[in-house]
Amino acid sequence: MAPARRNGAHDSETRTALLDAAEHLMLEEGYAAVTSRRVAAKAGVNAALVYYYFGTMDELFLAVFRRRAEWMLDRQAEALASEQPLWALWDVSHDQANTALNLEFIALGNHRKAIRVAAADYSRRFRAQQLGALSGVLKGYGLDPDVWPPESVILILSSISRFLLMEEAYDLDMGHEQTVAIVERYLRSLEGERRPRTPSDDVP
Amino acid sequence: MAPARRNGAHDSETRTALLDAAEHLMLEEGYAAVTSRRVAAKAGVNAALVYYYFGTMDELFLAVFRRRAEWMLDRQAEALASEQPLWALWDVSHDQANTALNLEFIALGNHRKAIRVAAADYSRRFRAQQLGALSGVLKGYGLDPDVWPPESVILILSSISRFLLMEEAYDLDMGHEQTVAIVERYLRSLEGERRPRTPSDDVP
DNA sequence: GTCTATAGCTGGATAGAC
DNA sequence: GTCTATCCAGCTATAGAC
Repeated sequence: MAPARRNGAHDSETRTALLDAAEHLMLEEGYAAVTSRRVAAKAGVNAALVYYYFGTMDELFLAVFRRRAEWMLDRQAEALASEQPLWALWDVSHDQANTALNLEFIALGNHRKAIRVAAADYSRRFRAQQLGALSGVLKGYGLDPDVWPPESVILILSSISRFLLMEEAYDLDMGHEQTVAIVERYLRSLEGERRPRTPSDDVP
Repeated sequence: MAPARRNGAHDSETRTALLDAAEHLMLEEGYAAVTSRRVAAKAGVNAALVYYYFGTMDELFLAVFRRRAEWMLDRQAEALASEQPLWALWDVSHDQANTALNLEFIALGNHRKAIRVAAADYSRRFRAQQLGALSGVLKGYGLDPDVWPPESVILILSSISRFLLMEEAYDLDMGHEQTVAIVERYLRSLEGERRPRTPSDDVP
């Protein structure tokens, strides 16, 4: 009996190899380089297997996105549960690969509706998780929510972090050192000196 | 005598129509939709003309980028020369179309070296222009450069602005209102109440 | 599950008529 | 300058052998 499309055990080795290959290609050469042939070649298998496992290229992109998104949510949850959640959030959001992939997906979402919907949904969950963990904490630090709403503190931290990373990808660093110093001075004023934390594993 | 490639008067109507078509396509459907055939169809001319005017698709992308970049530099220079340069910078950087195009070019630059180089170069000029116009102004406002270096003020304003716009494209607005309020409170504290300014024209 | 083969399409780029 | 015609490469997706 022929297996329905989009089958092949969710944890098959080949399936994982295809996802890894697609993610690497996307990061190194942009989403336009992610074709069934190139993904398959990089994974060391036949191109027809892409369609056996994912049905369409759209579904492949979605699977790559979801896997990475779930991993980032887990990693962020772990960070937010630490003793210094603000420092941990700042550290975890300062990840070049994730930021670059995120940009690719945003650009990809510009003309693939399924991706755009998934990215919007995930951004909401991501932000909600931060807010849920931090709004109490920030109040505990003595921040007046009418002057510094937790939503804004989180948003400003995130935007600075992402902007710095985007510029670094272009070897642009004007004002970076000083800005990092300002952010970290602020974090110290709320959460004290940064203490070492066990970094979580990277994706294989 | 056959004209050398990459010719055709720099201000030819057809050339401009091709640039406009390419820019619109890029904005509406992403860079992958920018093919010689589709650009030409949108401009109402034959696809071979793309190669007559630009030689390669790479050169077309570069021409679109440069035209938009020069326009943005001019527009920013005008804003920075106003009586309230910080307010003007904040307003001018809050332009959805430019931000979306910028993201497309960043993603495109991920796998087209010529674009990456041009984008990096342009970012530097853009930032240098801001810094040149504002470092004196900020000192005049009484900001201590050791606590708030102009580079950082500019960088933080820019990153917040861009992040908000990226999220708005996804109908995400958690904390936006509050963050805009914080920024504008800050701008008011330095530059007083925002006064109306003549907005510059949009590109045709 | 994995492969070969192939249909059907779209793309970049060029030659050459007008 | 603008067009038609064309080459060739690479793409998605499917059928069917093993």
